[in-house]
Amino acid sequence: MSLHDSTQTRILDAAEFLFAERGFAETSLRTITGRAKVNLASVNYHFGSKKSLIQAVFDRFLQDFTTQLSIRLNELEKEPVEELQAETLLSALIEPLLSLNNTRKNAVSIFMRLLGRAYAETQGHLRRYVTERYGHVLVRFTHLFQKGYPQLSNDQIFWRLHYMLGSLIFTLAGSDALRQISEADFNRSLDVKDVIEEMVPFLAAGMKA
Amino acid sequence: MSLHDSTQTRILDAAEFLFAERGFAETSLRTITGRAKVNLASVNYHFGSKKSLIQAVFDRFLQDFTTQLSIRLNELEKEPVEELQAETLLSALIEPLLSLNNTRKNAVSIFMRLLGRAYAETQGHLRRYVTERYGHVLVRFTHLFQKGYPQLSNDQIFWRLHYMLGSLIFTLAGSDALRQISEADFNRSLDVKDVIEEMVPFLAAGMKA
DNA sequence: TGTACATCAGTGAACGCGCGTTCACTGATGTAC
DNA sequence: TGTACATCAGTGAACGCGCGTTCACTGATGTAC
Repeated sequence: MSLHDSTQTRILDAAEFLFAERGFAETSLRTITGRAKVNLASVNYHFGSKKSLIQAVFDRFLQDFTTQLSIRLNELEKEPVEELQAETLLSALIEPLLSLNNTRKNAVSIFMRLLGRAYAETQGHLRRYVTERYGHVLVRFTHLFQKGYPQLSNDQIFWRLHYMLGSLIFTLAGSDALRQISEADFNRSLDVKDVIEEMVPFLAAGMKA
Repeated sequence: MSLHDSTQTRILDAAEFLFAERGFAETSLRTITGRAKVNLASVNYHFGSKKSLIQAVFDRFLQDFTTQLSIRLNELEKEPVEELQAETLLSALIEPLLSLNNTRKNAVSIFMRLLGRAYAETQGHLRRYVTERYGHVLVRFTHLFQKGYPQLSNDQIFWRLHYMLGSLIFTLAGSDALRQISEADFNRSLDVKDVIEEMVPFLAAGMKA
């Protein structure tokens, strides 16, 4: 959010931080433009409406993430069945996620909090937008699981992927608070990467169950 | 929400439904009192403020739930270690949850959606309120897990219980939509009880991993 | 049993406030001839 | 190269609207003596 960035970027940076921190309805355009140090009217000038700004915030994350994920999926789709272990497939999801932190500070944590809010969102407009626009990547991911675990039925895989998604989003969305508790109670400091890696055995065991 | 119910009950019934459906900020007192067929000012008369109404909605659920859960925990705390299997402990959590449906229609689904929203909530005021007021029951639950699985470290159990909570809340909060997809794609109709029971092997395997 | 007063449940209308959005406008840069 | 016009980024002030809350009030029920 440097003053050298363009107005659009400054708005997006301020918006994603505040939306993650407080929620969509609870964040006013005045708060966003105040933090971004731009004029109030410039949000509507550049993005058209608050709703479109929210979608633009998601698009920026999802474009980075799905691009990385697609590369991984391309590789995995060439692999023989015996390489498609749950742990391997989870890595293909987790590494693109962690790579978000290379572009912006705390991006992973902000992104997961936004996803958590998106799923809780009013009437699910945002959820529908996200699944329509980026759902095809998740379908490819599902197919790899079906290939790797043919003994599981398709609807078992469907449900288990959602259990997994729930664990990931819920844990990472609240991980700032949980990490603080963990540090206080168990004297163990963790970053986002540690938290995610800690989850892999739990998730992989569940998928295989 | 019968017209014979008291004004307070009518407000609570309308509020919990609308909060679950749309969220807290997105539900106005005018919408709630309209649905409940009571006067706008009666919310502030009976509950003091919108914020207190939200807490009252949670209290009604949590009192029912923690009462049932406490009874289960009392029994389990007398059991020998070898009875404390993950599946047994999960049942002690799930059965009190399902029993909510005996008092009000769709109570489980509404409650889980509310919990999902509470965790995404602004600055976590509500989360703090819930953990302060009902946290002791969850601490007892944690201790039983530590007793049953001494090979796991305390912080592993802490984190895994949160993964599990994430799966449960996330899946059940969105289960209406997921059930519809499941029915359309796999021709299999499920109710809340089925969805929860389907999760047990996944969660138990993860906890033991 | 009758009267005076207090408490309680509920009401209708209004309050001020913060919100997203709009609008007329400015000044800088780009393009055509 | 110079001039006229178009496009673009950004601005300051105002708009109407819906919101949570408040307030003075009513009528029914409960309590004291």
